[in-house]
Amino acid sequence: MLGGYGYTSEEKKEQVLKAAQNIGYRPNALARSLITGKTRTLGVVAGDIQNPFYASVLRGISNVAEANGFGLLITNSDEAQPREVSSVELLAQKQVDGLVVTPSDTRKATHLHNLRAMGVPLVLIDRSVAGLMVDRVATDNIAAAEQAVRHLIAAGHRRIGIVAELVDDENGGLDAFLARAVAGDPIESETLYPSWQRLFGYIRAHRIEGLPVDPRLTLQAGSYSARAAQTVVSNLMTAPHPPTALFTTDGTMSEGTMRALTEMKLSIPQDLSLICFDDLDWMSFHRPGITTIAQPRLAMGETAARMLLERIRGDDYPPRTVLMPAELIERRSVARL
Amino acid sequence: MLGGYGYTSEEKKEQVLKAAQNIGYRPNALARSLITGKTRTLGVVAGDIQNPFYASVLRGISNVAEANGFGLLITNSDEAQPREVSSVELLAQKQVDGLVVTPSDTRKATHLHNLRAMGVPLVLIDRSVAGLMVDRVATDNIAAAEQAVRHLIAAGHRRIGIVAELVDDENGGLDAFLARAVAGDPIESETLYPSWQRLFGYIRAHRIEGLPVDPRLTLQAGSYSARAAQTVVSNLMTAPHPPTALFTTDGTMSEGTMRALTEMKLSIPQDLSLICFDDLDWMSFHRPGITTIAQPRLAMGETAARMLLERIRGDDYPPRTVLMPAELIERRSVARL
DNA sequence: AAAAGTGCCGAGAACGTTCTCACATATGAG
DNA sequence: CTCATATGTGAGAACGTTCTCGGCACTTTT
Repeated sequence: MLGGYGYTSEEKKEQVLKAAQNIGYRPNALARSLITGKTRTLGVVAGDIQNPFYASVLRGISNVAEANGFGLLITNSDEAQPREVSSVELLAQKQVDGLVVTPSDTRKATHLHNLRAMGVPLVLIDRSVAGLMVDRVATDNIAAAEQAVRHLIAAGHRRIGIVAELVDDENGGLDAFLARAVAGDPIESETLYPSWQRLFGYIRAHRIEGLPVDPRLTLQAGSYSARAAQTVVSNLMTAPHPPTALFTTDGTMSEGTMRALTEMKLSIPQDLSLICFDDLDWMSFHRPGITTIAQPRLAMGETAARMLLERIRGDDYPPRTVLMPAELIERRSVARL
Repeated sequence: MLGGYGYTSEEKKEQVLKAAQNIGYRPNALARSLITGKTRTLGVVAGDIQNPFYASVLRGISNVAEANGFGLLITNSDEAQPREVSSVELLAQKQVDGLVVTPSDTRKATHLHNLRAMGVPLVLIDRSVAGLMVDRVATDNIAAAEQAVRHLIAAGHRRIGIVAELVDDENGGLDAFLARAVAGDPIESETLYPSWQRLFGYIRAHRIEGLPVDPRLTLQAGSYSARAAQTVVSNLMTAPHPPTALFTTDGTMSEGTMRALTEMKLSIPQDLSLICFDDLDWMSFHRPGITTIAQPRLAMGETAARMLLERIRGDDYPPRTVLMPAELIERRSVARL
């Protein structure tokens, strides 16, 4: 009765409700879910809640989840697949109604295929998985990177460094990838990791503008850490023929790059121009302001959650891919040459 | 049988387990929880996941939760009690084994008292609630603020501004609080909001060092937003007799303050010295480095979670308060006068 | 060889809901 | 006043586990 099923007169309803209130009655969502098969809970496996990117995305997801009365079960994968697998398993056992995942491996992901096979709604954020036809939302990384680099080229820069994570090398390694991309060979860009996509955009900008790409300027941090970025940038800037501009491909790389630059006392944009990826709060009040590509992180989370809720509601579109546009925010970190 | 209760020979066990694997069997945690009464899930109501402070705390909680096989149900309150109440209600209905909450009101919190009455383990982070005897972990705000301000005084500063949120005025308003604190009247400092505690530390530093506190230098942002901080700082710095140093009481205030200072093109530490509260990543690579009080955010989350797990396990200590020390990280934002 | 003990298995209750269905009661029409 | 219909009520099954307990087969003891 308390569930609202069955009919009763309004007054009685209120009476009972009040009595329930007084006695401190609280419906047991477990029992309810057990029978209905719905938990009104979304599962999220993020890379690292602490990272501003994920923090914002999560906030976006949380916004629409809470607005719809859904709870949020959150885990971290630290970009490691074993952890991701056990996270997914945990969430699945807890019978979440749907999952949003940032897959740590874009090639093999049997656990995600299994989910699909079991009919668990799933949406991917930031990355995709080859052969996994599910909804996903991501930034249009290639276009965004291309825009950033062309902006630098338009400002007169010819030697532009890129500092990217580029952690896996299923593309046959950086050199092979560069060779193929520069040659204009077709590349399956959809399933590339974001940092590779951004590198691809960098290369495409060069191709379009008729500029050669110097492999010495493509910095592979090799791990997703500010420290790694810091050392590769230091090395590059002390080597002969340093670039006149740098493009960093995500927040962590930007942070490491800034560390290196401050340590070397290089002035922006006098000694070096800079465009970053992802608009972190310090970029606006740093002196000078840092020009950057702003991803709509909150909106990404919100649309992901909305898409997931639609699937849970039972909507049966073919898998959708939402590529969100990123915005170039001009501040004062790029010098005209 | 599959649960491991009942005894069977090892070989049979393996057979069945393998069969279960093949058929894609996944235990239903709901049904299990319904009967055991334990969900192995922790509920967290944070202010805002997107805020670096909460993001780190959450990561800490998540670390120990995951290590113990617990899931994490996370909600945002946006520091508004109505939302906090419904969050707690949601989590309670989902039968979380325990809750960690950053209460948005330090006076009245019947929903939290109710939880206690129902025997739901609870630990408070960052703030306490008057009369609610539960475990809690917080930064030693008063000592930390005192240390920061005395550091400025030791460097020769005499006119030190403080920019704090100070959003509620259950203390009778800022002026009344200042009067009482300056006079050395006893103040129930435990249940003050963090920003009031930090203001209290600021005042205590002045008292100890025999300095008067000028009410014009105690900036009340009045809302928890960078913009509010920015405007009060702008006003202060354009008014006659500006301070020679500023102490900001949290990350958001620091951000707003930095915005104001950059906009006014004030140089740190030449035009103004600065000590912030909470070590945000940009503070280390900003030029010059920003001296700050670093809260052990991750560790706070971890200890909170550990305390909660102990309670869930059934440990029955009297309520504990863990006051974590904050560390003054010296960089280059304070000038010797 | 019978009694006592040990180990294993399966049956069935319980957790707190939702939901169906049969039944009791009230309402209206003929 | 009786019958048909509408309205409300209450019992009981189901969800997928955990856990207890009675019984049965098998081993050990006397």
